[in-house]
Amino acid sequence: MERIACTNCPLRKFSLFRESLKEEIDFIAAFKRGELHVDANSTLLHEGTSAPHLYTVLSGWAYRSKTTVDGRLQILNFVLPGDLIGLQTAILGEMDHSVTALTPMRLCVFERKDVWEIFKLHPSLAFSMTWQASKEERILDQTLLSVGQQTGLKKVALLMLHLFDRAKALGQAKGEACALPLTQTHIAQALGLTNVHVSRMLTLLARRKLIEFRNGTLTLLDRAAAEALSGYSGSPEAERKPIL
Amino acid sequence: MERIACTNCPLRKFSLFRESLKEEIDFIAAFKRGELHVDANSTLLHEGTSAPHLYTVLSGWAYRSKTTVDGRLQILNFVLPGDLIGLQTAILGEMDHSVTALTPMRLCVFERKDVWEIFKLHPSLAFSMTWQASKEERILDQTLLSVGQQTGLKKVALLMLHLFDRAKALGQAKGEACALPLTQTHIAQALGLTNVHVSRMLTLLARRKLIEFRNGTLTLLDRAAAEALSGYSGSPEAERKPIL
DNA sequence: CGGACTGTTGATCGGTATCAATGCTCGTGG
DNA sequence: CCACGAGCATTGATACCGATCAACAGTCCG
Repeated sequence: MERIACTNCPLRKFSLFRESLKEEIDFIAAFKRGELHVDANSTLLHEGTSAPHLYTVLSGWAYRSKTTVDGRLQILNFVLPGDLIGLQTAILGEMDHSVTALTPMRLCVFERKDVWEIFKLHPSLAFSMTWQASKEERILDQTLLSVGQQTGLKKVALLMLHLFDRAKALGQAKGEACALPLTQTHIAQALGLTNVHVSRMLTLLARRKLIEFRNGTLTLLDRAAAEALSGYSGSPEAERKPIL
Repeated sequence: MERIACTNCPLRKFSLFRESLKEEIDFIAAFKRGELHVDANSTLLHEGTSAPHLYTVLSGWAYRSKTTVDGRLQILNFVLPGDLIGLQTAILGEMDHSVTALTPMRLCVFERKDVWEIFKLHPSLAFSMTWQASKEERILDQTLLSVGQQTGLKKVALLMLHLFDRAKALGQAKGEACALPLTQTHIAQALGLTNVHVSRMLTLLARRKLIEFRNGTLTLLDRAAAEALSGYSGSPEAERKPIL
């Protein structure tokens, strides 16, 4: 497959480098080291190692995860197109989580040591990176609230609504439905539940005609009711407003 | 109380601006808008509002929190001296969490609109800010792992070890003991448990001679055993290593 | 056809929540 | 100085959510 030129970056209309100036684009292009293609289920970055690269997701889904000493997996966050992977590592040194592909992915590759150059030479890009990091932290905050306080049914509903909105913001939804490349086990690992219980909660949500998730397709049957049940406050996927 | 000059910042020897050059210090001083003193239990920043300031904690403890629709409180993170408050807000616009003081606090006040200036004029400070944000995200990751996967006893032990290490890194520990300005209810709200259950777990930890927390004083009676029980992997409070 | 992975359903067990009562400390006002 | 109430911690009894264990069905793929 041929490499995509930054000038034609398919993400432009959605996210990170949204209203980039031509000058900025050239600058980014100069730092792009290549393109990485990985298969579904492969792990890009391993907990405990130190990677020399960071990536921007061009297409495909992934998740960040950590494992406990007794081997259980916690999914921290889902990674979608436009997201930046590896900033923590680039800045702090060592990975403390893994990143695993859920689907085949294409990623832009940058080098860790260039991060400093970016901060020095192109503050607006540095700002964009920090913006991304803040957005991710905000998602983590929401997740923690959900995992800490809610009952299983609410957690599942909340996650489904959240993922639907993220997919929709990327143009991946058709009406009230979208594709989620997840198994019920992934959902369980993200919420701190067992796959068994997730199964029960999903059938319950379907029986109540709120949310249906079958064969990799998520459908919001009654969004209003689902929001009411879960207490979801749809953060309408904040657009970047540079201070500038 | 008289205002502290940046040149004599008591935090220098610990954190954020660790090896700042004189030039940097002058730069920071130019941005310092004042000093804020707040009482214990007052809320600095309110969820849902938009604040024009960000703060660096000079002294005192606080916590970040969110509330569910049904009124339950989740503590996301504890805030200690050297931490930056309000970066998310400054960058994303609106607060989605509150910050509440646990003790009397002194804070350095900066203005939100100056953040962009910092990125433009002093990349190494911008980098420091992003470094802080990454560190915080890493703590959130750990918390999520703990809240999601562990049993109550482990969660409590984990949090106690974590807070002890953070306090120690700030020179607030004497031997194997340190002061924690928390109630058991705070611990419960941070871990997604009830105060009743936290009480039981703490007495259990004390009876097993692992960890004791009484009258605001935390003592590690048997650190090795506590680590083994909880699976704590002491991240030895990473020092900032600038890429530079 | 057979195995691997995923999802479903049932039975049982355990960890925490919930509800409730009591004790303790401390600050306040009579 | 004592009485009182507020906030915090402890302890017990009970209920329930979700984990665990287990069996089985559907799908995909070699």
